[in-house]
Amino acid sequence: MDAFYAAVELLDDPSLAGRPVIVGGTGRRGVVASCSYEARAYGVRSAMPSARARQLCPHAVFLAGRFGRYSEVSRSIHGVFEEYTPLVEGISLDEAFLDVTGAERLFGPAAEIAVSIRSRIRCELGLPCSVGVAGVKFLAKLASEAAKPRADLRGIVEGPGVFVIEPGRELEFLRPLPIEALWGVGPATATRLRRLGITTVGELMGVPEDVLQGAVGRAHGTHLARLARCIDDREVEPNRDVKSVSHEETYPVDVHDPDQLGDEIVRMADAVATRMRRAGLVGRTINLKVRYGDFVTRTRAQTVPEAVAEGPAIASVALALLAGVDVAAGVRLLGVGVSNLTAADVSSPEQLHLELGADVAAGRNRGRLVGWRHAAGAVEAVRSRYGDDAVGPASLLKDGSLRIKRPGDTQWGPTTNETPE
DNA sequence: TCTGGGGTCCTATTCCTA
DNA sequence: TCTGTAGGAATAGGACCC
Repeated sequence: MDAFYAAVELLDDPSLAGRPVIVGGTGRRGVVASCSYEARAYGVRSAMPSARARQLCPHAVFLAGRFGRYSEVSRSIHGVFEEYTPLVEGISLDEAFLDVTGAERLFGPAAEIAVSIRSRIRCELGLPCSVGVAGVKFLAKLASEAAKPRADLRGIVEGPGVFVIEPGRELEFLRPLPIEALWGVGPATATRLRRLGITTVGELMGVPEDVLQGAVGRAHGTHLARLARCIDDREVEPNRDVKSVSHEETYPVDVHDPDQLGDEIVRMADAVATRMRRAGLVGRTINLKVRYGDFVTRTRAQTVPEAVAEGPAIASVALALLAGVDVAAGVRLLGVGVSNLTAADVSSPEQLHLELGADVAAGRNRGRLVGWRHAAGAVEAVRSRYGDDAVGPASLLKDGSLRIKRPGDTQWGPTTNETPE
């Protein structure tokens, strides 16, 4: 999708048409999530600090973003995709790979399917999109980039909308591209490659694999050597397993109070647990992430004997991990996550019991403590009927209302410049 | 310029155990 | 029983993606 979040805002408010629109965190520490091509013409880009975007384009319309709405539109888009093929691999809300090899008999060649999908999304959903067609995944991604409009300080240039890389012409397409165009080449890898005198994919093609491995690591080197030669045998995977679930938040002002951080852990653990239960997942490794004011980031993890998906159990481990981290310098960002996931065993709901603190870590006292899974189920039932704010950990009760964290609440950084309390 | 949130994957190191 | 070692799991950090 082209400038997806901004395009959805424009769809819901046509008065924004033709104006620079910037969606993202509106506070001092926020970043740009998406912006219209009118804003890009001023040099605004996604992931840019909002403050910088404001300097570049002060007259832009700044919007905080509505994650739920974008998810809803995303589902409609996927609905269109799935009318062509069941082999749809979503990369994000606004991007997906489609394997249409089996659909060509019904709908015509891939290039025609691309035109058809683009036109249907435009007509039925009112949103602009660009489609890349190629024989392998990473090339299709690059083709879609080539299909998009471009905007820089000279103005906006429309893209072709659909860009096809014909079989046999792959290397010709790849050769002039900068190395940063390849998936997996970010600033760090690009710097290392440039030290070897490599700036384009064409130059990368001529470098032996072992030299690349020496420069960027074994797996990464092999991967890049293959991509440069257009070797990519990754399949389109429609149902990829989720590997981790996490919540993290940057505060408008660094937090120094350990008690406040403790409350935040409980709140995030509750949010993670809720999402895990709704996804039917349990996990064994609890992860804590702390970022200080100077951007130095510490992570701590602990693997417990039995998989959990209950807020109090996740919180107790995360609190123990937090106790081992020095927070005196002030915390800019705090995060709680669970990995090492497996599907919850619905056939034996009795297997899990709440085990607090050291007991969780050591796997002690199984069965002695209250069955929190039952409590979690009750919480879920109340929330589905009365909303997420209807029930939650007592420690999150402030001024008569609960501060429950929902996905997308602070998706792109704080929306204020004030402290959370 | 001053850097979000939710992820995945890779690498190096450490620790435990056979 | 002690010691050295190899391998695996856990842990920490970093790079990258949208």
